[in-house]
Amino acid sequence: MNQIQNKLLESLKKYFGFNQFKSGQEETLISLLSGYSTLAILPTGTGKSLCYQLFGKMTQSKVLVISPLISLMQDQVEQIKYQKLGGAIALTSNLTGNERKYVLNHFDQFQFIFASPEILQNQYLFNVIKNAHIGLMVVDEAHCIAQWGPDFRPDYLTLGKIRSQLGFPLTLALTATATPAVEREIQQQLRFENNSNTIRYSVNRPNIFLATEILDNQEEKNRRLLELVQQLKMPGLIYFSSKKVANEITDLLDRKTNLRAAAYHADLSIEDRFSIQHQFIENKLDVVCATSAFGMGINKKDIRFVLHYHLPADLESYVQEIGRAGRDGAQSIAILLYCPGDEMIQQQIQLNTLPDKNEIQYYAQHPKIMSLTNDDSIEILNSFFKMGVSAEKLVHFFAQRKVHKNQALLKVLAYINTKECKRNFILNYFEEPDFIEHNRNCCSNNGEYDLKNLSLEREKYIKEHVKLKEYPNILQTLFNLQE
DNA sequence: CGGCAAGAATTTATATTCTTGCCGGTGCAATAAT
Repeated sequence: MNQIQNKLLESLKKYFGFNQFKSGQEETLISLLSGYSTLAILPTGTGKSLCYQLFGKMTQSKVLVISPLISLMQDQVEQIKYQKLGGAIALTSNLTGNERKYVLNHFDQFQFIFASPEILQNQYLFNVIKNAHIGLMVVDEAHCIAQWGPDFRPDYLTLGKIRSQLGFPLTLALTATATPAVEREIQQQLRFENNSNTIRYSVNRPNIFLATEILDNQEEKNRRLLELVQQLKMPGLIYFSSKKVANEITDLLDRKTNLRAAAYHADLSIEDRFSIQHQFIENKLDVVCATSAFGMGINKKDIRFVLHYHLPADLESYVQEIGRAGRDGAQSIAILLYCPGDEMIQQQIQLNTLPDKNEIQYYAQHPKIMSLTNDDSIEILNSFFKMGVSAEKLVHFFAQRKVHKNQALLKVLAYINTKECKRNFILNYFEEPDFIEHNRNCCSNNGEYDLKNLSLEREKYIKEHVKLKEYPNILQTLFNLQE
């Protein structure tokens, strides 16, 4: 064992220049090097990508990384090139036809291949990957399998088949948040062998104070929000389940405070999204009013608060979203603002995405009409029909999914209403034991909710005009990465 | 769904009640139109 550890440290030093591993990295590598497929549930900021990069270098094998976002792939490619680890390429729709042709014809030049589940459906491209020997298959942000597969990006449910077509390569699934139920779902979907390993670290983040507040109505909520952002230490993040409301509150903050705020959601152009992200990272913005579009791949260490103006869809999402605060370890705070009726938005979103029995049976008989509609749930339905799933099975599947999602939402309400320690409530949801050291910096139940105590000395901010198109050159570089 | 805001109706002039309309997230790939 010591020999392996020495070898690992040696390689870590050689390729990355580090003298020691962060928690979880070494265990993950040992598990992989011993030949076991591994699910690693490691907190954000522990350097999950180092695990597969180092494995690739030590074993000199080709690594296929399945990633949910093009921007994540591009960040990784950039980082690998910067570290001079080897050839890396993101196979995405951003490549021109010629670029794609070049890459596929010179496939042995690339050691690290990044791809979305969708692009792997392309038979020609997939064959090239299949014929190259994949030494390690990585599923980054593996919770997407459970979170997005069933009703948003169904190609996430083909990863098991893809793995089998690749001849069941050694596989590493990576995520920061997974309940034991999601853990099992990931293992099943990826068709993990019985001897696979799970390396699990706690989702607890002791430096994030957990608070919920119940307000009577929207007006009260706005009043309280303004009050809070005048006191809280910047920078911070406010989450919404509506793009429109995110815009409105951004306007409100512009009018009523001297904070530099911007909205971030899927209606923005890719340029504006990039620009806002980078201004936030460089502290040129104090607050981002975001929908769930904002988060993955954001590596900002000093976010001091994460506020929820609307309910998250489930506690997994909540933990992911508040987990963006306090990555530097400094005291931070998560506040969930609730007023009665807020759950309607989430419930309606559920109804919009999950087709009901009548819809399924109707469209099973009228496939032509289906291809003309633009409805979210119908689009999903269509892709399941294309996969050859029967209407009968789908009725059952979506009925179950609806129950499951509704229960998950009820858990969020229970979190708001609990009289117990909120940290323990979340830990219990993840089937972890209670956190013993409950102190006044823990949560808004039986701890004091004293904002002044949470290191909130405010700096003076000078309001500047926010330039959305400030980063065209960086953007240019980003999109011309592939040669 | 169900709460809320805007506008209309009622009534006879400043305010109340009724009706109507609106809302509601996440991305990939690939294609069509410039």
